[in-house]
Amino acid sequence: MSNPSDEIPKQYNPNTAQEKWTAFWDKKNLFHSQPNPNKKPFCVVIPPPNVTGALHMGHALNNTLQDITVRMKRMQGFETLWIPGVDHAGIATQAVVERRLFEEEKLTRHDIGRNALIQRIWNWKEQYQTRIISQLKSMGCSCDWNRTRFTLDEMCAKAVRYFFFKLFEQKLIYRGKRLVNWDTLLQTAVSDDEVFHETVTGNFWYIKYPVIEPKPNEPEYIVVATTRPETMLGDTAVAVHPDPESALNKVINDLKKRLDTVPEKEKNDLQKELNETENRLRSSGNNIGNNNSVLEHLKTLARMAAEGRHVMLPLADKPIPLITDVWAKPEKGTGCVKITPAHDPNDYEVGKRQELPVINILNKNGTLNENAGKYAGLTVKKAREKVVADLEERGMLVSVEERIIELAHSDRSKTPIEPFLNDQWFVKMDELAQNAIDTVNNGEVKIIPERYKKGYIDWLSEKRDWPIGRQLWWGHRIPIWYCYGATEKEIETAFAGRKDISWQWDSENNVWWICSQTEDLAEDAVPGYKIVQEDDVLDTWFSSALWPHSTLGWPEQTPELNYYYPTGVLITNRDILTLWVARMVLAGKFNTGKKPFHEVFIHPKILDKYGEGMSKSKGNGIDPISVIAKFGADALRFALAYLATENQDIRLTLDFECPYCGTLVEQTKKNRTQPKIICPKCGVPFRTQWAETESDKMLTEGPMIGERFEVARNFCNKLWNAARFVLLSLQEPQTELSETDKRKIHTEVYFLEDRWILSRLATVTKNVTESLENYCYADAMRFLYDFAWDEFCSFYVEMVKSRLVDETRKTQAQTLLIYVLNTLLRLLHPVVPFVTEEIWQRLRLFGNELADNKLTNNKFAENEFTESIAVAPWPVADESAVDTEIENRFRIFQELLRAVREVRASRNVPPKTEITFSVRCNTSTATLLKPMEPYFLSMAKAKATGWGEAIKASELSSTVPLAGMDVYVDLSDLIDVTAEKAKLEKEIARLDGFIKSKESKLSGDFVRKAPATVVEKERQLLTELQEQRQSATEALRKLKTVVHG
RNA sequence: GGGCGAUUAGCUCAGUUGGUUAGAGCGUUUGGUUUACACCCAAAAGGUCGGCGGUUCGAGCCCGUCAUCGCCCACCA
Repeated sequence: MSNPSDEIPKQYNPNTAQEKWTAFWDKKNLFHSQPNPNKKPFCVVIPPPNVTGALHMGHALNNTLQDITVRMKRMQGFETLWIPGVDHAGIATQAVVERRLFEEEKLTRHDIGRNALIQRIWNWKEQYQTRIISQLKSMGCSCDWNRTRFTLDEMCAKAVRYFFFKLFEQKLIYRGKRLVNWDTLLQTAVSDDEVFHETVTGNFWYIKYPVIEPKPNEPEYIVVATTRPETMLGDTAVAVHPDPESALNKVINDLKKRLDTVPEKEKNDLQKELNETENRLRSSGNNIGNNNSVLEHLKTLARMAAEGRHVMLPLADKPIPLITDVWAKPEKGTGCVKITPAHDPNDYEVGKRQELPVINILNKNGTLNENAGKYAGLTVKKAREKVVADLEERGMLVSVEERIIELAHSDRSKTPIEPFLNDQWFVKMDELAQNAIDTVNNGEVKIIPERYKKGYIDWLSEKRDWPIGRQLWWGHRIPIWYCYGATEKEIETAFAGRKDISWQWDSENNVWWICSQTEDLAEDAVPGYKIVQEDDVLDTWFSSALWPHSTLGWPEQTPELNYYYPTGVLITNRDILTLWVARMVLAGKFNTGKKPFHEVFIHPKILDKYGEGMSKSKGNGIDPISVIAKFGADALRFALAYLATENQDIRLTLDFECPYCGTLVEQTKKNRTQPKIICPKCGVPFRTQWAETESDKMLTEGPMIGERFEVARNFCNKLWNAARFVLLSLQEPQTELSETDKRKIHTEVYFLEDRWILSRLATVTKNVTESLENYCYADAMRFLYDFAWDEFCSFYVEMVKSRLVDETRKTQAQTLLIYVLNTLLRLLHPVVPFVTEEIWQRLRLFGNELADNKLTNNKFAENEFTESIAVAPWPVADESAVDTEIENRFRIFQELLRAVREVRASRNVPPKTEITFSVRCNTSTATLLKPMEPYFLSMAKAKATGWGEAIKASELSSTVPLAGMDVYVDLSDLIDVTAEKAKLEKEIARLDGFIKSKESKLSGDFVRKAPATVVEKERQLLTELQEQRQSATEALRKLKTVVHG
């Protein structure tokens, strides 16, 4: 056998391990799964990342957690399938590609046309899908890569068509004119969920609308206020509340009521609001144009409206009706409101109620159209300026106020949203939503943590119809064909016997909608008519809603669908709980009749050092690859899992490291998007993940460094070295044991440390399994970290060292080392797959040999070393090994060891100097500790000279009083009496405080009311404390004798 | 306006059903190349658990309230 000590480097090298084992797993096809009737299925579908760009740390967390669960389930014997894939992310991807097209070539999509643009998006998609998949592989994700899906591929497209067709047939799809959020840059509607609000400073313009032919005592004009004056060109009415008096009184009463219950600090504002509202009953207002009270004024207007009077719309110079509608709030603004049905959602509702004309003044590109008269062709911004100027010139502008407004922006293009009237396809949500609500309410789908349930239910409860059309080119085209002019008979004849064709009459537009389930219809599909397909594509979520079943082959009843569906758990982050998760539940139920998954686990969000979420647009998203490059994939995974606690978002501080001189370059808001950074110390530029140009790409990349990853990297290295130790110790020439010895080992009472480590291992196995099964990843990591480092390495391995040089005790030590390490590796494998595989493969050789040759009867020698740790059985806790008594005893040993070490450290005893100590304790403790003497020698270079009740301190010793025992460390000439005294006095003071609090506790109601066991525990503690105090006092007295005697 | 979460050591965070005078890592200080590991070992210092009040024999934990921060949803002529 070769000597492998040279072959095992002192530092774990993640790069070679990653490369080697990724290829190995791939070659062995370990992550490929297919239905297996002999095993239980466990399936996870990846939340498909958008192909808009590369993955960042948020994805790294998401996929790490998935992989941990998936790998554990696989080891637990489930037939485990993790389906990877990416999302076409319609609007987002098209936006990115269009933006780039414009930036680089100054071209718009209309310049290059539909086909060319789509071709470019496909190229983009190919590039990023490749990048994303390679990122996932680098992270060690154990997906079944043969089953990689794309939301726009044939399999998904088929599912989309079937879903749409099914909805259409059941009359759950309709088309109607709706006010949509219009993105003027991308020229598409976006859903409410794709809109964010940003605070901007705007203005509030007060505008006069002259009353036509005012009668005596009637105002000559009405003042309305608006933040968007240009929309007045589309005004079709001015509204006032039908009964301003009672409306106003109601508001006042409500305010008064609230004033009584509201917290003190809010009272001021509320009182102010109340005063202002009450003023409307009395004094004359500022902007209403006469001296009546606001209320009188509004009452007059309401009466005028009832008479059917009109006002003149300035600039457009046309009369519009004065109407009454409850939407006009008498307590707000001037009490009158202009109605622009085509450009304001509320006004649109008013318009429908009052049957007002709807005048659209906008073009799709955000300029004004011919309805805006002379303002046609101007952008909204320009038009606004001109409208205001013209109003002022004509004396129609009363006043302007500055005002902070929350302006809606498109999440995709970051430009302001214009409410825009457009034809739109919708899905009726009523029943679908209710079904999805019930599924969660009745516990069929469990949301973890539970607090997220509320958001899910609330959102669905609104049952707002789902606008599914997008005026884009990238996506699933809506499978509807329009047919004008044909009779139903003609259509029926054209599609006779076709179950995959369905049609409906659109009475609003006098057109037939023909929906086709599978094939695209030809222009002449209805003889004598030319049919045209709808241009719009479907909302991205329409296809991702099907993800769990479409990826398994639905609508076909594939073996996969029957076997793996419903999937096990969906692991995702909270922002898409409604957009995606809710829709998956409703679509899954609708299509398959079954829920898509049993559980949903929502994990925390990754924030940057400023506490901001990572996003592509902010540029603070960090590529996990740049962390892997520096610390390795295992470190990345371990760190992320360690931070994945239940309710705290994860703040990650990451900085650049100069690849040349190692200088830390702090990441700032400024430099975080730069393609290259010049090292402030050595002056050499290095590239970042944002490098685009060829020259930047030529530079060496500066890795991202962060404390959490360093800790995790160190942990991996610690594990590596523990394994290195075990491997090297297995190299020691081994003596054949006699049959007697083998039997002896088998039946021998294990050493205390053996029984201790086995007890701890059993507990840790149980804890880790439970934690992971409940998605408490951080807990599991803590259990593993603490056990591996503090218990296995710092104690067990250290203690075993002295046994390894003793032929008669060696084999058992080796056996247990390999057993514990084997188990630990398997527990760690889901989170750090590479380093555990690397060790596993090295250990395998010896493990099997040890089992074969030495200890075939010993259960701890029965380590199974499968061909890969990825398919090794998940450890099962040996409950019989849990021994609290042993653990308590071991704790005494640890305490004692620490006491001796502390004395050494505080007295600056040179490391090579051997010291002696003795311990006063009862007989059973003495019996327990006596065999541990070698460990004190090896671990604290301290020789025990005596144990038992009769032990007394020597004059020149340092006394450490512990619970139930006193440690006397002999110091002779090293003793510093003054320091020793000070130490004891401090200890006595501490004990005094402690004792005092216990005494007062035990003299109060505590004894009477607290449970007996708790009281007993406190009593015992008090006794111990008093004993310790006694010992300390005694030691102090003795010291004084030394000095004075 | 509605909802959710957070506030614990210099920093980043744990802390189970309420039960010893609250833990870890990093950083700091001291001492160390003890044949796995300096990405290491041994040890130390460091906290009135955001403030106030309450419930309780007992509160970091439960209740109320105030303060600060973050996130989500909704709305504002």
